[in-house]
Amino acid sequence: MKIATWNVNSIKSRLEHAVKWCSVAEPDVLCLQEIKVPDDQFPKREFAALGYEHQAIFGETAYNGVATLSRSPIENVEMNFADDSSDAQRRLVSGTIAGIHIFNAYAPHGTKLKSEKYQFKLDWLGRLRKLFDERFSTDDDVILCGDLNVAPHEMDVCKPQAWKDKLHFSKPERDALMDMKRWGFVDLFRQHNGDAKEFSWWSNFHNDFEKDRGLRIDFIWSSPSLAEDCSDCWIDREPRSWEHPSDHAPVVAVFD
DNA sequence: ATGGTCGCGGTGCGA
Repeated sequence: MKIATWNVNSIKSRLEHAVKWCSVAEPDVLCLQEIKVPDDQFPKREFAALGYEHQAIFGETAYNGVATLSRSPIENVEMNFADDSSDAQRRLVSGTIAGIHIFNAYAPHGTKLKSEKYQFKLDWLGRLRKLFDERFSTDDDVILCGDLNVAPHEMDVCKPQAWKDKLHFSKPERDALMDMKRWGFVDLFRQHNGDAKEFSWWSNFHNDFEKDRGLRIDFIWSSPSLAEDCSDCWIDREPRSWEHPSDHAPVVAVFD
């Protein structure tokens, strides 16, 4: 099984890129974030035509939104947290594909350190950790992927000194992210790429991609036994170089 | 320290 995660920054603006990329990369499961459309405006037919007949779409107008697209059936689909209200920002969709519990997450951005939205981000990451504690054992086959909006380590940041205490790399954010990882997740990119300094996001400002000034904030994490079956994981920078790209690149993992 | 670019929707807000 090949799984990919990609923050597309509006599926309407990125449909051409998504179709082009999927046709070549051919993931079996595609987890999208920031689709920025309500469910009825998601391009369902276009993805079905590519073989993704099973779709768990959880979108809203203009902001946020996630979608998991799959070649094989998605069972037990759930949206957001159980205690979220129906008008909560749509950031999480999960489901079981081939017996694997796959969580597709778009963590809050946080806007500004110590703001209300920053605290919301920290709380959201804490709630996600709690969900795994309550619902799963590390013997289960679990994947958490998506845009978690935090770079965990110095090697995940272009200029760690410059990013110190900045949004996406502040200590409380990193603590929240690492606390979630300590549930038992394996960072599959790290499993296969050592200390490689590769990024998954580059700001639209000042040609950051051309200068490779980015962060690694998009991940595919899995439970330990599943990680043993993962033969490779990489970041595909190519679509980030296309015209009018998303600010994020897709991350891909392959399981035997 | 500042300011820079997108996407959405039709104005500023969010990232």
